[in-house]
Formats: sequence, structure tokens, C-alpha cells
Amino acid sequence: MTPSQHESPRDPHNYLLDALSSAERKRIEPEMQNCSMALGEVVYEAGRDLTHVYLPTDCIISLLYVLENGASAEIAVVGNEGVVGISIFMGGESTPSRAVVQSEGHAYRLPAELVRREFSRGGSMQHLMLRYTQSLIAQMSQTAICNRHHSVDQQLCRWLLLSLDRLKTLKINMTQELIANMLGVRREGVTEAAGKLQKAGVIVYQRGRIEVLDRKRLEEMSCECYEVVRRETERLLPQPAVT
Amino acid sequence: MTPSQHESPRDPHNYLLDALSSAERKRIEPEMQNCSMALGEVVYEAGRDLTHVYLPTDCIISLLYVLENGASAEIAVVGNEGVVGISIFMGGESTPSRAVVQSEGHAYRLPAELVRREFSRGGSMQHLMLRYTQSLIAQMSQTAICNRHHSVDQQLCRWLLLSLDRLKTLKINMTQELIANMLGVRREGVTEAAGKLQKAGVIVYQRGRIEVLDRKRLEEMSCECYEVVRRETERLLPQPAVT
DNA sequence: ACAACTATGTTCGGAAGCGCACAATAGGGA
DNA sequence: TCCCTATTGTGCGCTTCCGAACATAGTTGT
Repeated sequence: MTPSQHESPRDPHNYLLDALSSAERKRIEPEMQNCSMALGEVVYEAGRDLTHVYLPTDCIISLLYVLENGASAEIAVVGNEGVVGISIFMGGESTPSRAVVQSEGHAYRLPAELVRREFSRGGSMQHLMLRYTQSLIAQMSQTAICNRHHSVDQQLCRWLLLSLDRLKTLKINMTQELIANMLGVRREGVTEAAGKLQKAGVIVYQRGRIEVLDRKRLEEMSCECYEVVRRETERLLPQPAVT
Repeated sequence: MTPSQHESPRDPHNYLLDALSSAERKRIEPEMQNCSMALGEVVYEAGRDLTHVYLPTDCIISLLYVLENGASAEIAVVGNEGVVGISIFMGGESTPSRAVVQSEGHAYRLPAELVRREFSRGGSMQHLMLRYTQSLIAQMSQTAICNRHHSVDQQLCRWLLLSLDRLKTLKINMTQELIANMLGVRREGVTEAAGKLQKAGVIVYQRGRIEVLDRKRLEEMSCECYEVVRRETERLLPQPAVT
């Protein structure tokens, strides 16, 4: 595992990339770029043909749906356990959802053509990408049922945990307004839920900066959805997002 | 036992199977079985390793999630445009969701081993299965956001339309209780929503038998989610579910 | 035909979340 | 430093949905 950092938790690893065979890595590396991902950057827009896949290292990317009336909701998050742009190898070229950088950092980027070529070889790249896609499906499904059955309080816990797992720190930079957009609820709803967590000593919230003080407690207060997804992801992927 | 046999026109086609190359069909056909799918039958249970994929012809299969407390919600439906059991070729072998027959009929069944073998050839089987999987992802995502933002009334419309597209008739056999389970809402909520539709002359409801009188109207009263999924499915698949 | 069951209709109190309006406050920039 | 703006906190009334209880009406089996 990676030693913990002092300032910037820069972790140049993406578990999918790490798990590729050395032959594949050798073929891929010449065309692999390391990109800086700025907060709020739109990695791809709904309906647009994708040109690259992105493999996050220390950033988090949200997949979110935007309705006609502007309302939105996150359907999944991707960190260093995964890849953004699966429709490139799934064959659809685009999706109706949008990808946005939720937590700034870095990602590796590969041209679509390269990914398709490598995927069609049927090696570990294909294997990994498909298993990752299945874990993504699990996350989306759980989001769907969570949206249906669980309270904003519980969903906030789940969301914080998903973020923690993909960062190497207990601090999250995110305003309540943005979290509300992700969860598809009102900002005031998040304020209230976060207030409860703060009062319970689980987090400290301060103008766009959240620090988690008691992760154990957070897990207890979350709905089962977080744990189900975590387990399924761990089962399907070479390296779990959790440490 | 089968009062509605002549009522539902038996359509032995599954669009994915139809779109396979003749070489593939020839290899597959010896091991292909046609199964009768009874209402309520559990095609596979959450967490269990799958042994077959099912390609519905005139039945509808629901993918649904069941929570610890017994609450449930449908995350997608599969008819003759698709296949149940994608985790066989995605590599996970199982999923945390359950598949249940929502509308009785028939399906073709293929052994997991055969599917994996054929998939790994990288031909049109792989291509089709992956594109179908992407359309399934689109449906799940839309379900997630629909659960978050739309009313029971709208969701009932969406659900009815999804069913209509997968049947060849305007009659649906389904109690309000079961629809409620699918939508993840109370039975009374469905009663009320269906009552409105009935009063508006859009449907006739009669003890587990729904007849749609005015499909156009139903589409107008539905949220955008139905149309988004329909378009995306049409874009991705060889033959649309709609006629 | 009758009983038992299944499916639907209706009502009521309460909880959760929304939309809106507005107050309070912390940080960053001029 | 001070102001400006982004962010958070709070308080309504309103709608939707839930949970529960109960009434009514088809359907089925004997």
C-alpha cells in the first residue's frame, strides 16, 4: 500500500491500470497521459461521443443525470478503483449521463481507439473493464433503491462514505449546495442532515470543508446501501476502494 | 390454467438472438432451450451464481432489489429486446439483485458456459451483449433519477409503457399490489394513481387486468424518463422494443 | 349458492421533503 | 481594514407519500 502523505494526498495509482498485465501496460503507456482534473470540470457531456477514457488516481468523478427541468442526481461515483467512459468499449460511444469532477486531482487518460483495440484482444484489459462495469451497475442499482427508500440523512452518510473510500484523507471539499445537487435534494435538506451529524460529533462542517471525525459512527448511521456496494465492489475488483 | 393463451399472440422472437450471425446461431441452437416462464418465478436469486442466460420472447422479467427490511424496487425490466444474466459474461457470475417473471410467457435459455465461450470469440454475440448491457445501464440510471424526482403517478405511467413495449397487446396482467412492489411504493399509492388514470379514460383496471385505452395520453402523463430510455434503447439495439 | 379469499377503494393522522423567504456568518479580495 | 459574496442556518406553509385500519366488491372452490 501507499505510504500516507503530508500535504497533498497525491496517489498516482489506479487499481485497474495496476492490474493490467505488463505486456498490456507496455503497449498502453506510450499513449497514456496524466491529466489534471479541476473541480467542476465536465469530463463528458450527455449524448456526446467520447474520445477518451479517464482512469482517476486521486480525483473523484461523478456520473450524474440532469433532467429537462434542471434537476439532477448522481447515479455513481468513480475513483481510483475505476474508469470513466465505459461506453467506449461497451459500443454505444455515448451515454445520456454527464461526468463531472467532484473532487479535484489527477487521472490517466487513454484514447478511445487504443481502448477499443486493447479491449478486443480479449485479455486482462477486457476482463477488468467488464468486471468494473458490473460493479458500476451494482452501484447504480443501489443508488436507485436508495433514492426510493432511504432518508436524506442516511443518504448523506452513504455519500460521504463513498467519497472517503476514494480519497486518502478524512477531509472532503464540497459545499452543501453541491452535495444537494449530487443527492438530488434541496440544499436545506443537506444543511439539516449535516447539522445532525455535526451535533453528533461525527463530522465538522465548515464552509465547504467537511472533516469526518468518526467514520465508524458514520457507517452505523448510513443505510445498508453503502456496505452492499462496498462488498460487491470488493468482490468484483482486483483491489477494493476501501483500505 | 391458461385462459389467456390465445389472447397474447405468441411471438417466438428475441431481437438479440435474431441479430446473431448465422454461424453463431448454428453453434448455439443445439444447446438452446425454450422455457415456459411462470408468473412470479424467480429466474435467479441475489448472490447466486448464474447457470443460464434467459432471452425472453413473450415474457417480461423484472430485475429487482430487495432490502434487508423486505422493501423492494424494480431497477429494470427485460423483454424480447434483451437478456437476463449479464453477469455471466461480465465476469461477476452473480449480482445483488433478483430476477422475477413479471409477465408470463416464454424465453430461450442458454448455458453459461456456452455464452462465455461464444462471447470470448469477440463476434456479434459479444457486440450485441455489450450494447444491450449499456442500454440496461441507461434504464437503471433513469430509474434511479425517476425514483428521486418523479411522482407515483408519473412513475406508474412510465412503468405501464415499459410493459406495453414488451408485450404485443394493450392488456397487462398485474395486480396493484405487485405493481406497488415493483415501483417500491405502497399499494394504496398505486390504487390512487390508477384511479386517476381510469377516471381520465386512459386505462381500465379490473382485478389484476389492466387495459390501456389511450396510449398517447399515457405517454403525455408520464415523465420524460420513459422516452429517454426508449430512445437510448432504440439507438443502441438492433431492433427497438417499440413497434 | 355460499364461504373464503383476493383485490380494490377510502379514510385519517403523521412524517419527510419541497419551495420560498430571509437571516447570520465566515473568508477572500480590493 | 472593510466590504462583498459565498455559504450556512432557520422558519414557514404546502404537497406527497407512508402506515394503518377498515369497507367493499369480484373470484374461486366446494
